[in-house]
Amino acid sequence: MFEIFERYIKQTNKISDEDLDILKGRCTEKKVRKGQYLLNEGEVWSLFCFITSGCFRVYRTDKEGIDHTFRFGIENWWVTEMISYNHRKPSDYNIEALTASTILVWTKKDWEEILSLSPAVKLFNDQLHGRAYEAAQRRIYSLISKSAAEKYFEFQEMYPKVFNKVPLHMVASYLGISRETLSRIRRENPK
Amino acid sequence: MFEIFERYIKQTNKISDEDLDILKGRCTEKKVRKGQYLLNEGEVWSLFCFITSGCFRVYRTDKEGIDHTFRFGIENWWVTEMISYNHRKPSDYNIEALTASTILVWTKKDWEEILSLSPAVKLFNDQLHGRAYEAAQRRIYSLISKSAAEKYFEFQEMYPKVFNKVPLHMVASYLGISRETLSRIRRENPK
DNA sequence: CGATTCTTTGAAAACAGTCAATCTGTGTGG
DNA sequence: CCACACAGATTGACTGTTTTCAAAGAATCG
Repeated sequence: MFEIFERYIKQTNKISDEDLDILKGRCTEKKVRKGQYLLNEGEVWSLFCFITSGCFRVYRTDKEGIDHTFRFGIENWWVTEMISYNHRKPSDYNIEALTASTILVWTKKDWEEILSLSPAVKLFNDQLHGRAYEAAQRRIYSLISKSAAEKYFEFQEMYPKVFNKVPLHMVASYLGISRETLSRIRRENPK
Repeated sequence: MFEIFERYIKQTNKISDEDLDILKGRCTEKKVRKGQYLLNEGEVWSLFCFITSGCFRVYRTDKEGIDHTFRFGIENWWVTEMISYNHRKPSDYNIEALTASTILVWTKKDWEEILSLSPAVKLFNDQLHGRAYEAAQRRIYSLISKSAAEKYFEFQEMYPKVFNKVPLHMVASYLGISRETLSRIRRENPK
């Protein structure tokens, strides 16, 4: 499975064979069954996980018991919860495998060690976080400026692979609308 | 004005006198009048700006001509637009001074040089971006899970200083609700 | 003071959420 | 293979929230 990661990282960054060895030497491969949780609310998240296959969702449950999807993850994405990771405090979020999946896992300790050993990986890591912030910025703009229907079509277009993998009621919760509203948007815009 | 920045950065990070000299030597102080723009839509943003006094807003105008406030900035905050900054491409955003303000300005070139010269500043910079991402994560959660009234009270409590400085219709546009709705929330919850 | 910006208000319309029920497809166990 | 359970998706009727539009009050600034 490491080859998938190798191909992924080489798409955007120059990484030496030594650096790849460092990365490979400290990660473990993990198979996750459908419905299994990588993180449960209340636990501290201290991993760096790269998805080589499958699908995850990061969500939070409010006081009324309603789920709100913070993000999805599919192959060639990372799945993390950075608030808990950064502050070593119990997370408000859950991370659930929506399908059987395989991931590469680095512990926080190992990952930080790698960052201190390899400037190239450190650069990659910085760019990764930069892109994550940019995605958050774009999503915030959509959430404050667009209607339910506009958000739906944007999501479908921006993340077609995710869209085709996850149940619609989770898309609704990602967009901040009810599943019924999403269903009606679909009815009024067939195909 | 540099003393304000010095006090700010020393609150959270150990910074040597040499590093402070590097920072000081490459920044310029700038006074901005009320209503003046640091960035206009279509321009490339290539600065790193620390606010020593005053108040800014970063917003975007949609096709219907409606403003959407991406964020505010007051003293001891940074004001940036990272998508344009990272990719050196024309920004979709505007940055406007809501009051007369003073800022410390580093060019992107200088800032990157500083980061390469000083590991301590690099660490500070990484932490800064980490906190920005965390704030974005929290905001996304509010936007997808909370009602207009809940978002309003949360904003008031979380950013009281900002709340007391900016017009209500900009708060509304930050929260993704209309100014009339915000006005009614206030009427129904006096004091 | 006059102009401008900001805030509030009322009435109507549009939009989205809730509740309860039904429909659909999938997979499991007998 | 069928019956059943279950999760997901849809529907209708209703309710509630939010927006829109138009207008009028406040507040602020030169």
